[in-house]
Amino acid sequence: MNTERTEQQKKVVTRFAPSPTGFLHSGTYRTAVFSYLFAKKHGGEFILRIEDTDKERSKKEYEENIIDCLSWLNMSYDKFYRQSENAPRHKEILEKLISDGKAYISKEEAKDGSGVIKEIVRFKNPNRIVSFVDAIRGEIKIDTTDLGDFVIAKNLNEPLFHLAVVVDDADEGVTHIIRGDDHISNTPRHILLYEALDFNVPTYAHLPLVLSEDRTKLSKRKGAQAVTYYRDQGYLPGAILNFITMIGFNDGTEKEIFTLDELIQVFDLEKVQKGGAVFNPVKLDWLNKEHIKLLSDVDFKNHVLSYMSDELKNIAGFEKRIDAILPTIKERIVKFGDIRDMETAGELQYFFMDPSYEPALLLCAEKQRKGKESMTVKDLAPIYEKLKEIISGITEFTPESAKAFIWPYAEEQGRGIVLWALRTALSGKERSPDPFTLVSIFGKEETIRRLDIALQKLNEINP
RNA sequence: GGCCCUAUCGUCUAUCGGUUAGGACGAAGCCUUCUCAAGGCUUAAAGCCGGGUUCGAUUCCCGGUAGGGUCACCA
Repeated sequence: MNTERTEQQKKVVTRFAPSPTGFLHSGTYRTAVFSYLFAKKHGGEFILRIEDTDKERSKKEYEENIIDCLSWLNMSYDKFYRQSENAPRHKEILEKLISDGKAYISKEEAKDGSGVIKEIVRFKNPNRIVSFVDAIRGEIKIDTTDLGDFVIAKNLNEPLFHLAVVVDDADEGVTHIIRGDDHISNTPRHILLYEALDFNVPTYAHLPLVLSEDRTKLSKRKGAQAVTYYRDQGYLPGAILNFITMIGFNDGTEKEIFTLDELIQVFDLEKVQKGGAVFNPVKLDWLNKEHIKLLSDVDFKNHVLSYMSDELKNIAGFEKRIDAILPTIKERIVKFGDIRDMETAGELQYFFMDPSYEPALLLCAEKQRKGKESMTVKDLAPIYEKLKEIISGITEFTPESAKAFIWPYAEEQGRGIVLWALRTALSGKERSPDPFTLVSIFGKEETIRRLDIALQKLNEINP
Protein backbone atom coordinates (compact mmCIF):
# COMPACT_ATOMS: atom_id res chain seq x y z
CA MET A 1 0.00 0.00 0.00
CA ASN A 2 2.79 2.35 0.87
CA THR A 3 4.69 1.63 -2.28
CA GLU A 4 1.60 2.32 -4.30
CA ARG A 5 1.23 5.68 -2.71
CA THR A 6 4.81 6.72 -3.33
CA GLU A 7 4.43 5.49 -6.86
CA GLN A 8 1.50 7.82 -7.38
CA GLN A 9 3.21 10.76 -5.81
CA LYS A 10 6.29 10.32 -7.91
CA LYS A 11 7.11 13.48 -9.78
CA VAL A 12 5.84 13.54 -13.31
CA VAL A 13 8.59 13.65 -15.90
CA THR A 14 7.86 14.03 -19.60
CA ARG A 15 10.12 14.60 -22.52
CA PHE A 16 10.18 15.82 -26.08
CA ALA A 17 12.64 13.73 -28.04
CA PRO A 18 12.94 14.92 -31.62
CA SER A 19 15.62 13.80 -34.00
CA PRO A 20 17.48 16.75 -35.49
CA THR A 21 16.80 15.69 -39.06
CA GLY A 22 14.53 18.52 -40.14
CA PHE A 23 12.97 21.78 -39.08
CA LEU A 24 10.36 21.70 -36.38
CA HIS A 25 6.89 21.89 -37.87
CA SER A 26 3.27 21.61 -36.79
CA GLY A 27 3.24 17.87 -37.19
CA THR A 28 6.20 17.38 -34.92
CA TYR A 29 6.14 19.93 -32.16
CA ARG A 30 2.64 19.21 -30.97
CA THR A 31 3.93 16.26 -28.98
CA ALA A 32 6.22 18.77 -27.28
CA VAL A 33 3.27 20.99 -26.43
CA PHE A 34 1.21 18.19 -24.91
CA SER A 35 4.19 16.81 -23.00
CA TYR A 36 4.93 20.26 -21.70
CA LEU A 37 1.34 20.98 -20.68
CA PHE A 38 1.04 17.66 -18.93
CA ALA A 39 4.27 18.09 -17.00
CA LYS A 40 3.45 21.62 -15.90
CA LYS A 41 -0.10 20.68 -15.02
CA HIS A 42 1.27 18.18 -12.54
CA GLY A 43 4.13 20.32 -11.31
CA GLY A 44 6.52 17.98 -13.05
CA GLU A 45 9.59 18.18 -15.16
CA PHE A 46 9.88 18.60 -18.91
CA ILE A 47 12.94 17.29 -20.68
CA LEU A 48 14.28 18.06 -24.13
CA ARG A 49 16.35 15.26 -25.55
CA ILE A 50 17.90 15.50 -28.97
CA GLU A 51 17.91 12.05 -30.53
CA ASP A 52 20.93 12.26 -32.73
CA THR A 53 22.02 8.67 -32.97
CA ASP A 54 21.58 8.70 -36.73
CA LYS A 55 24.88 10.32 -37.59
CA GLU A 56 24.16 10.64 -41.28
CA ARG A 57 20.90 12.51 -40.98
CA SER A 58 21.39 14.52 -37.81
CA LYS A 59 22.44 18.10 -38.33
CA LYS A 60 23.53 20.73 -35.86
CA GLU A 61 21.40 23.40 -37.55
CA TYR A 62 18.27 21.36 -36.96
CA GLU A 63 19.15 20.97 -33.31
CA GLU A 64 19.55 24.71 -33.07
CA ASN A 65 16.25 25.18 -34.84
CA ILE A 66 14.47 22.96 -32.34
CA ILE A 67 15.91 24.82 -29.37
CA ASP A 68 15.19 28.14 -31.00
CA CYS A 69 11.55 27.28 -31.70
CA LEU A 70 10.87 25.89 -28.25
CA SER A 71 12.21 29.06 -26.76
CA TRP A 72 10.08 31.19 -29.07
CA LEU A 73 7.04 29.19 -28.03
CA ASN A 74 7.92 29.84 -24.38
CA MET A 75 8.22 26.18 -23.58
CA SER A 76 11.21 26.05 -21.31
CA TYR A 77 12.67 22.67 -20.50
CA ASP A 78 14.08 21.68 -17.15
CA LYS A 79 16.76 19.41 -18.52
CA PHE A 80 18.57 18.96 -21.77
CA TYR A 81 20.19 15.81 -23.13
CA ARG A 82 21.84 14.86 -26.32
CA GLN A 83 21.39 11.18 -26.95
CA SER A 84 24.76 10.69 -28.63
CA GLU A 85 26.40 11.71 -25.38
CA ASN A 86 24.96 8.67 -23.66
CA ALA A 87 26.85 6.33 -25.96
CA PRO A 88 28.92 4.69 -23.20
CA ARG A 89 25.78 3.85 -21.28
CA HIS A 90 24.13 2.42 -24.37
CA LYS A 91 27.16 0.24 -24.98
CA GLU A 92 27.11 -0.95 -21.40
CA ILE A 93 23.45 -1.94 -21.69
CA LEU A 94 24.05 -3.63 -25.00
CA GLU A 95 26.82 -5.75 -23.49
CA LYS A 96 24.65 -6.60 -20.52
CA LEU A 97 21.81 -7.68 -22.75
CA ILE A 98 24.17 -9.87 -24.73
CA SER A 99 25.80 -11.44 -21.69
CA ASP A 100 22.35 -12.05 -20.22
CA GLY A 101 21.46 -13.88 -23.39
CA LYS A 102 18.69 -11.42 -24.19
CA ALA A 103 20.34 -10.08 -27.29
CA TYR A 104 22.93 -11.41 -29.68
CA ILE A 105 25.39 -10.32 -32.29
CA SER A 106 24.41 -11.36 -35.75
CA LYS A 107 26.72 -11.40 -38.73
CA GLU A 108 24.75 -10.18 -41.69
CA GLU A 109 25.24 -8.68 -45.06
CA ALA A 110 24.80 -4.90 -44.99
CA LYS A 111 21.40 -3.75 -46.18
CA ASP A 112 22.89 -1.12 -48.41
CA GLY A 113 23.83 -3.79 -50.93
CA SER A 114 27.55 -3.28 -50.56
CA GLY A 115 27.96 -6.91 -49.69
CA VAL A 116 29.93 -6.13 -46.55
CA ILE A 117 29.36 -8.48 -43.64
CA LYS A 118 28.54 -6.57 -40.45
CA GLU A 119 28.03 -7.53 -36.85
CA ILE A 120 24.66 -6.08 -35.83
CA VAL A 121 22.87 -6.61 -32.54
CA ARG A 122 19.46 -8.21 -32.45
CA PHE A 123 17.09 -8.50 -29.53
CA LYS A 124 15.98 -12.00 -28.71
CA ASN A 125 12.23 -11.66 -29.05
CA PRO A 126 10.32 -13.71 -26.45
CA ASN A 127 7.45 -13.76 -28.94
CA ARG A 128 4.50 -13.03 -26.79
CA ILE A 129 1.50 -10.75 -26.59
CA VAL A 130 2.31 -7.40 -25.04
CA SER A 131 -0.45 -5.29 -23.64
CA PHE A 132 -0.40 -1.82 -22.15
CA VAL A 133 -2.91 0.77 -21.09
CA ASP A 134 -2.63 3.89 -23.18
CA ALA A 135 -3.65 7.00 -21.24
CA ILE A 136 -5.68 8.20 -24.20
CA ARG A 137 -6.89 5.01 -25.84
CA GLY A 138 -7.18 2.44 -23.13
CA GLU A 139 -5.81 -1.07 -23.43
CA ILE A 140 -3.84 -1.99 -26.53
CA LYS A 141 -2.68 -5.54 -27.17
CA ILE A 142 -0.16 -6.49 -29.78
CA ASP A 143 1.37 -9.85 -30.63
CA THR A 144 5.11 -9.28 -30.96
CA THR A 145 5.74 -12.56 -32.74
CA ASP A 146 5.67 -11.00 -36.17
CA LEU A 147 8.29 -8.46 -35.10
CA GLY A 148 11.00 -11.08 -35.12
CA ASP A 149 14.34 -10.53 -33.47
CA PHE A 150 14.46 -6.83 -34.21
CA VAL A 151 17.71 -4.96 -34.58
CA ILE A 152 18.69 -2.74 -31.64
CA ALA A 153 22.13 -1.60 -32.71
CA LYS A 154 24.22 -1.31 -35.84
CA ASN A 155 27.13 -2.43 -33.69
CA LEU A 156 28.15 -2.07 -30.05
CA ASN A 157 28.93 1.62 -30.52
CA GLU A 158 25.96 2.58 -32.63
CA PRO A 159 22.67 1.90 -30.84
CA LEU A 160 19.44 2.30 -32.73
CA PHE A 161 16.33 4.20 -31.71
CA HIS A 162 14.57 1.34 -29.92
CA LEU A 163 17.45 0.68 -27.57
CA ALA A 164 18.53 4.26 -27.01
CA VAL A 165 15.04 5.58 -26.37
CA VAL A 166 14.28 2.97 -23.73
CA VAL A 167 17.59 3.33 -21.93
CA ASP A 168 17.47 7.11 -21.90
CA ASP A 169 13.86 7.38 -20.82
CA ALA A 170 14.54 4.97 -17.98
CA ASP A 171 17.76 6.69 -16.93
CA GLU A 172 16.18 10.12 -17.05
CA GLY A 173 13.24 8.98 -14.99
CA VAL A 174 10.59 9.68 -17.60
CA THR A 175 7.21 8.69 -16.18
CA HIS A 176 4.93 9.58 -19.07
CA ILE A 177 5.80 9.09 -22.67
CA ILE A 178 3.56 11.32 -24.75
CA ARG A 179 4.21 10.87 -28.42
CA GLY A 180 2.52 10.52 -31.77
CA ASP A 181 0.10 7.86 -32.80
CA ASP A 182 2.65 6.62 -35.29
CA HIS A 183 4.65 5.19 -32.43
CA ILE A 184 1.99 2.77 -31.24
CA SER A 185 3.49 -0.05 -33.21
CA ASN A 186 6.89 0.63 -31.64
CA THR A 187 5.61 0.49 -28.12
CA PRO A 188 5.55 -3.31 -27.75
CA ARG A 189 9.21 -3.43 -28.74
CA HIS A 190 10.01 -0.85 -26.12
CA ILE A 191 8.05 -2.62 -23.44
CA LEU A 192 9.89 -5.83 -24.23
CA LEU A 193 13.15 -4.00 -23.72
CA TYR A 194 12.00 -2.42 -20.46
CA GLU A 195 11.18 -5.87 -19.20
CA ALA A 196 14.42 -7.43 -20.39
CA LEU A 197 16.29 -4.66 -18.59
CA ASP A 198 14.08 -4.87 -15.52
CA PHE A 199 13.14 -1.20 -15.74
CA ASN A 200 9.76 0.22 -14.76
CA VAL A 201 7.52 0.60 -17.77
CA PRO A 202 6.31 4.22 -18.03
CA THR A 203 2.79 5.33 -18.89
CA TYR A 204 2.22 5.77 -22.58
CA ALA A 205 -0.10 8.28 -24.21
CA HIS A 206 -0.32 8.23 -27.97
CA LEU A 207 -1.54 11.44 -29.49
CA PRO A 208 -3.65 11.56 -32.62
CA LEU A 209 -1.78 12.80 -35.65
CA VAL A 210 -1.97 16.27 -37.12
CA LEU A 211 -3.30 15.87 -40.63
CA SER A 212 -2.96 17.91 -43.78
CA GLU A 213 -5.94 18.85 -45.94
CA ASP A 214 -5.95 15.43 -47.61
CA ARG A 215 -6.23 13.77 -44.20
CA THR A 216 -2.84 12.10 -44.33
CA LYS A 217 -0.11 12.66 -41.79
CA LEU A 218 1.12 16.21 -41.92
CA SER A 219 4.69 16.34 -43.13
CA LYS A 220 7.04 18.71 -44.80
CA ARG A 221 6.10 17.20 -48.14
CA LYS A 222 2.43 17.76 -47.41
CA GLY A 223 2.94 21.44 -46.91
CA ALA A 224 3.68 21.58 -43.20
CA GLN A 225 5.26 24.91 -42.49
CA ALA A 226 8.22 25.22 -40.17
CA VAL A 227 7.55 26.92 -36.86
CA THR A 228 9.94 29.62 -38.00
CA TYR A 229 7.65 30.33 -40.93
CA TYR A 230 4.87 31.28 -38.55
CA ARG A 231 7.25 33.36 -36.54
CA ASP A 232 8.37 35.22 -39.64
CA GLN A 233 4.80 35.73 -40.75
CA GLY A 234 4.08 37.46 -37.50
CA TYR A 235 1.94 34.90 -35.73
CA LEU A 236 2.02 35.08 -31.95
CA PRO A 237 3.53 32.09 -30.16
CA GLY A 238 0.54 32.05 -27.84
CA ALA A 239 -1.80 31.71 -30.79
CA ILE A 240 0.22 28.87 -32.27
CA LEU A 241 0.24 27.07 -28.94
CA ASN A 242 -3.48 27.67 -28.47
CA PHE A 243 -4.28 26.46 -31.94
CA ILE A 244 -2.17 23.34 -31.92
CA THR A 245 -3.63 22.37 -28.57
CA MET A 246 -7.20 22.92 -29.64
CA ILE A 247 -6.89 20.54 -32.53
CA GLY A 248 -6.95 17.35 -30.57
CA PHE A 249 -8.00 18.67 -27.21
CA ASN A 250 -11.07 20.32 -25.74
CA ASP A 251 -11.72 21.14 -22.12
CA GLY A 252 -15.42 20.46 -22.46
CA THR A 253 -16.46 24.09 -22.42
CA GLU A 254 -17.05 26.46 -25.30
CA LYS A 255 -14.01 28.54 -24.48
CA GLU A 256 -11.58 28.63 -27.36
CA ILE A 257 -9.09 31.32 -26.59
CA PHE A 258 -6.52 30.31 -24.03
CA THR A 259 -3.21 31.66 -22.82
CA LEU A 260 -0.41 29.21 -22.07
CA ASP A 261 -1.15 29.36 -18.34
CA GLU A 262 -4.83 28.71 -18.92
CA LEU A 263 -3.95 25.78 -21.13
CA ILE A 264 -1.83 24.30 -18.36
CA GLN A 265 -4.76 24.72 -15.97
CA VAL A 266 -7.31 22.91 -18.09
CA PHE A 267 -5.15 20.31 -19.76
CA ASP A 268 -6.05 16.69 -19.22
CA LEU A 269 -4.85 13.66 -21.15
CA GLU A 270 -8.25 12.06 -20.83
CA LYS A 271 -9.80 14.87 -22.83
CA VAL A 272 -7.42 14.43 -25.70
CA GLN A 273 -9.07 13.41 -28.93
CA LYS A 274 -8.44 9.98 -30.40
CA GLY A 275 -8.87 10.73 -34.07
CA GLY A 276 -6.48 12.75 -36.19
CA ALA A 277 -7.26 16.39 -36.89
CA VAL A 278 -6.71 18.54 -39.92
CA PHE A 279 -4.50 21.57 -39.50
CA ASN A 280 -6.67 24.43 -40.70
CA PRO A 281 -4.63 27.57 -41.37
CA VAL A 282 -7.75 29.69 -41.79
CA LYS A 283 -8.81 29.06 -38.24
CA LEU A 284 -5.28 29.75 -37.07
CA ASP A 285 -5.59 33.19 -38.65
CA TRP A 286 -8.76 33.88 -36.75
CA LEU A 287 -7.23 32.69 -33.51
CA ASN A 288 -4.13 34.77 -34.08
CA LYS A 289 -6.25 37.86 -34.52
CA GLU A 290 -7.96 37.09 -31.25
CA HIS A 291 -4.59 36.83 -29.56
CA ILE A 292 -3.53 40.10 -31.09
CA LYS A 293 -6.57 41.71 -29.48
CA LEU A 294 -5.29 40.41 -26.14
CA LEU A 295 -1.98 42.25 -26.48
CA SER A 296 -1.31 45.35 -24.39
CA ASP A 297 -1.02 48.60 -26.33
CA VAL A 298 2.72 48.68 -25.77
CA ASP A 299 3.26 45.13 -26.93
CA PHE A 300 1.07 45.67 -29.93
CA LYS A 301 2.98 48.77 -30.91
CA ASN A 302 6.34 47.06 -30.55
CA HIS A 303 5.21 44.21 -32.76
CA VAL A 304 3.92 46.64 -35.35
CA LEU A 305 7.15 48.61 -35.35
CA SER A 306 9.24 45.52 -35.84
CA TYR A 307 7.40 44.74 -39.05
CA MET A 308 7.76 48.21 -40.52
CA SER A 309 10.68 49.20 -42.69
CA ASP A 310 13.22 51.74 -41.50
CA GLU A 311 12.32 53.79 -44.51
CA LEU A 312 8.78 54.12 -43.26
CA LYS A 313 9.80 54.73 -39.69
CA ASN A 314 12.22 57.43 -40.75
CA ILE A 315 9.59 59.57 -42.38
CA ALA A 316 9.51 62.91 -40.56
CA GLY A 317 5.89 62.70 -39.49
CA PHE A 318 6.07 59.09 -38.27
CA GLU A 319 6.45 59.58 -34.55
CA LYS A 320 3.75 62.17 -34.49
CA ARG A 321 1.04 59.94 -35.88
CA ILE A 322 1.96 56.32 -35.33
CA ASP A 323 -0.02 56.00 -32.11
CA ALA A 324 -3.13 57.35 -33.76
CA ILE A 325 -3.13 54.80 -36.55
CA LEU A 326 -2.48 51.77 -34.36
CA PRO A 327 -6.19 50.97 -33.85
CA THR A 328 -6.75 51.13 -37.60
CA ILE A 329 -3.91 48.70 -38.16
CA LYS A 330 -5.19 46.35 -35.49
CA GLU A 331 -8.52 46.15 -37.24
CA ARG A 332 -6.95 45.26 -40.52
CA ILE A 333 -4.35 42.65 -39.73
CA VAL A 334 -4.61 39.02 -38.92
CA LYS A 335 -0.89 38.55 -38.39
CA PHE A 336 1.91 41.06 -38.13
CA GLY A 337 3.39 40.11 -41.47
CA ASP A 338 0.32 41.75 -43.00
CA ILE A 339 1.90 45.06 -42.08
CA ARG A 340 4.68 44.44 -44.58
CA ASP A 341 2.04 43.80 -47.22
CA MET A 342 0.22 46.98 -46.30
CA GLU A 343 3.41 48.93 -46.60
CA THR A 344 4.18 47.36 -49.96
CA ALA A 345 0.72 48.26 -51.16
CA GLY A 346 1.31 51.85 -50.04
CA GLU A 347 -1.41 51.73 -47.45
CA LEU A 348 0.72 53.10 -44.65
CA GLN A 349 2.87 55.85 -46.08
CA TYR A 350 0.12 58.40 -46.59
CA PHE A 351 -0.47 58.62 -42.87
CA PHE A 352 2.93 60.20 -42.45
CA MET A 353 3.54 62.05 -45.71
CA ASP A 354 1.59 63.67 -48.50
CA PRO A 355 -0.29 61.09 -50.52
CA SER A 356 0.73 60.68 -54.12
CA TYR A 357 -2.05 59.97 -56.53
CA GLU A 358 -3.34 60.81 -59.97
CA PRO A 359 -5.75 63.77 -59.99
CA ALA A 360 -8.24 61.58 -61.84
CA LEU A 361 -8.70 59.54 -58.68
CA LEU A 362 -10.64 62.42 -57.21
CA LEU A 363 -13.07 62.32 -60.10
CA CYS A 364 -13.81 58.68 -59.54
CA ALA A 365 -16.55 59.81 -57.24
CA GLU A 366 -18.65 59.53 -60.35
CA LYS A 367 -18.76 55.85 -59.64
CA GLN A 368 -20.96 56.78 -56.73
CA ARG A 369 -23.67 58.41 -58.80
CA LYS A 370 -24.94 55.67 -60.94
CA GLY A 371 -26.73 56.71 -64.07
CA LYS A 372 -25.85 60.31 -63.53
CA GLU A 373 -23.39 62.41 -65.41
CA SER A 374 -19.71 62.17 -64.57
CA MET A 375 -18.26 64.37 -61.92
CA THR A 376 -16.34 67.29 -63.25
CA VAL A 377 -13.82 69.62 -61.76
CA LYS A 378 -16.55 72.20 -61.62
CA ASP A 379 -18.70 69.92 -59.49
CA LEU A 380 -15.95 68.91 -57.14
CA ALA A 381 -14.14 72.13 -56.40
CA PRO A 382 -17.02 73.64 -54.45
CA ILE A 383 -17.37 70.44 -52.48
CA TYR A 384 -13.78 70.66 -51.35
CA GLU A 385 -14.24 74.32 -50.44
CA LYS A 386 -17.26 73.49 -48.38
CA LEU A 387 -15.46 70.59 -46.70
CA LYS A 388 -12.65 72.93 -45.72
CA GLU A 389 -15.14 75.23 -44.17
CA ILE A 390 -16.82 72.47 -42.21
CA ILE A 391 -13.57 71.03 -40.98
CA SER A 392 -12.26 74.34 -39.79
CA GLY A 393 -15.27 74.41 -37.51
CA ILE A 394 -14.63 71.05 -35.90
CA THR A 395 -13.70 71.40 -32.26
CA GLU A 396 -12.87 67.87 -31.23
CA PHE A 397 -10.99 65.47 -33.49
CA THR A 398 -12.53 62.10 -32.89
CA PRO A 399 -14.23 60.01 -35.57
CA GLU A 400 -17.60 60.56 -33.90
CA SER A 401 -17.21 64.28 -33.71
CA ALA A 402 -15.91 64.52 -37.27
CA LYS A 403 -18.90 62.58 -38.43
CA ALA A 404 -21.30 64.82 -36.58
CA PHE A 405 -19.91 67.84 -38.40
CA ILE A 406 -19.62 66.36 -41.87
CA TRP A 407 -22.60 64.06 -42.00
CA PRO A 408 -25.36 66.62 -42.63
CA TYR A 409 -23.50 67.99 -45.63
CA ALA A 410 -22.84 64.50 -46.98
CA GLU A 411 -26.53 63.71 -46.70
CA GLU A 412 -27.42 66.83 -48.53
CA GLN A 413 -24.90 66.55 -51.36
CA GLY A 414 -24.89 62.78 -51.70
CA ARG A 415 -22.90 60.66 -49.32
CA GLY A 416 -20.95 58.84 -51.98
CA ILE A 417 -19.67 61.97 -53.58
CA VAL A 418 -18.72 63.89 -50.48
CA LEU A 419 -17.24 61.01 -48.57
CA TRP A 420 -15.34 59.68 -51.53
CA ALA A 421 -13.95 63.11 -52.24
CA LEU A 422 -12.84 63.54 -48.66
CA ARG A 423 -11.35 60.12 -48.31
CA THR A 424 -9.39 60.14 -51.54
CA ALA A 425 -8.03 63.59 -50.83
CA LEU A 426 -6.79 62.45 -47.45
CA SER A 427 -5.45 59.04 -48.43
CA GLY A 428 -4.87 59.14 -52.16
CA LYS A 429 -6.28 55.62 -52.19
CA GLU A 430 -9.36 53.89 -53.48
CA ARG A 431 -9.46 51.88 -50.29
CA SER A 432 -8.75 53.25 -46.88
CA PRO A 433 -10.23 53.65 -43.45
CA ASP A 434 -13.34 55.78 -43.42
CA PRO A 435 -12.95 59.56 -43.84
CA PHE A 436 -14.03 60.39 -40.29
CA THR A 437 -11.28 58.28 -38.87
CA LEU A 438 -8.82 59.88 -41.25
CA VAL A 439 -9.92 63.36 -40.28
CA SER A 440 -9.55 62.49 -36.61
CA ILE A 441 -6.05 61.15 -37.21
CA PHE A 442 -4.85 64.13 -39.25
CA GLY A 443 -6.42 66.94 -37.25
CA LYS A 444 -7.58 70.25 -38.53
CA GLU A 445 -4.47 71.73 -40.03
CA GLU A 446 -3.29 68.67 -41.91
CA THR A 447 -6.76 67.79 -43.16
CA ILE A 448 -7.23 71.23 -44.62
CA ARG A 449 -3.76 71.14 -46.11
CA ARG A 450 -4.58 67.89 -47.90
CA LEU A 451 -7.84 69.31 -49.18
CA ASP A 452 -5.89 72.20 -50.63
CA ILE A 453 -3.57 69.75 -52.34
CA ALA A 454 -6.61 68.03 -53.82
CA LEU A 455 -7.89 71.36 -55.04
CA GLN A 456 -4.57 72.04 -56.71
CA LYS A 457 -4.59 68.65 -58.37
CA LEU A 458 -8.10 69.32 -59.59
CA ASN A 459 -6.83 72.40 -61.35
CA GLU A 460 -4.31 70.27 -63.23
CA ILE A 461 -7.20 68.57 -64.95
CA ASN A 462 -8.67 70.22 -67.98
CA PRO A 463 -12.40 70.44 -67.54
C1' G B 1 -1.19 -7.38 -47.75
C1' G B 2 -0.21 -8.34 -41.97
C1' C B 3 -0.74 -5.77 -37.48
C1' C B 4 -2.61 -1.43 -35.01
C1' C B 5 -5.53 3.07 -34.40
C1' U B 6 -9.78 5.99 -35.63
C1' A B 7 -14.99 7.37 -37.16
C1' U B 8 -20.66 13.94 -35.03
C1' C B 9 -21.78 19.89 -39.92
C1' G B 10 -16.55 21.35 -45.32
C1' U B 11 -12.90 21.99 -40.83
C1' C B 12 -11.95 21.94 -35.17
C1' U B 13 -15.19 20.14 -31.60
C1' A B 14 -19.55 19.55 -27.22
C1' U B 15 -22.60 15.45 -25.76
C1' C B 16 -20.05 10.96 -20.56
C1' G B 17 -28.25 6.40 -22.70
C1' G B 18 -33.38 10.39 -22.96
C1' U B 19 -30.99 17.24 -26.17
C1' U B 20 -35.19 21.12 -31.05
C1' A B 21 -27.56 17.11 -31.46
C1' G B 22 -24.68 22.85 -28.92
C1' G B 23 -20.36 26.09 -30.08
C1' A B 24 -16.27 27.94 -33.15
C1' C B 25 -13.83 28.72 -38.06
C1' G B 26 -15.25 29.08 -42.92
C1' A B 27 -19.54 29.95 -46.38
C1' A B 28 -24.14 32.59 -47.78
C1' G B 29 -27.46 36.68 -46.81
C1' C B 30 -28.78 41.15 -44.32
C1' C B 31 -27.64 45.59 -41.30
C1' U B 32 -24.40 49.35 -39.85
C1' U B 33 -21.66 55.78 -42.67
C1' C B 34 -18.63 56.04 -49.81
C1' U B 35 -14.23 52.18 -50.30
C1' C B 36 -11.22 48.45 -47.40
C1' A B 37 -11.67 46.47 -42.76
C1' A B 38 -14.01 45.78 -38.01
C1' G B 39 -18.71 44.84 -35.67
C1' G B 40 -23.92 42.97 -35.24
C1' C B 41 -27.85 39.68 -36.81
C1' U B 42 -29.76 35.51 -39.67
C1' U B 43 -29.39 31.00 -42.58
C1' A B 44 -27.51 26.49 -44.65
C1' A B 45 -24.54 22.45 -42.78
C1' A B 46 -23.33 16.37 -39.06
C1' G B 47 -24.19 11.34 -35.80
C1' C B 48 -20.57 5.88 -42.06
C1' C B 49 -23.65 1.23 -42.61
C1' G B 50 -25.83 -3.22 -40.39
C1' G B 51 -26.85 -6.03 -36.23
C1' G B 52 -27.48 -6.48 -31.13
C1' U B 53 -28.04 -4.70 -25.44
C1' U B 54 -31.90 -1.39 -23.57
C1' C B 55 -38.33 1.18 -22.34
C1' G B 56 -34.85 4.33 -25.16
C1' A B 57 -29.03 4.75 -28.63
C1' U B 58 -24.64 9.59 -31.63
C1' U B 59 -23.31 7.50 -26.89
C1' C B 60 -22.33 0.52 -24.79
C1' C B 61 -21.02 -4.40 -27.58
C1' C B 62 -20.16 -7.08 -32.30
C1' G B 63 -19.50 -7.11 -37.55
C1' G B 64 -18.78 -4.58 -41.92
C1' U B 65 -17.12 -0.20 -44.52
C1' A B 66 -14.00 3.85 -44.95
C1' G B 67 -9.81 6.59 -43.62
C1' G B 68 -5.18 6.77 -41.31
C1' G B 69 -0.67 4.77 -39.09
C1' U B 70 3.11 1.17 -39.16
C1' C B 71 5.74 -2.85 -41.03
C1' A B 72 14.44 -0.02 -41.80
C1' C B 73 21.18 -1.74 -40.03
C1' C B 74 15.48 6.26 -39.56
C1' A B 75 13.53 8.32 -35.42
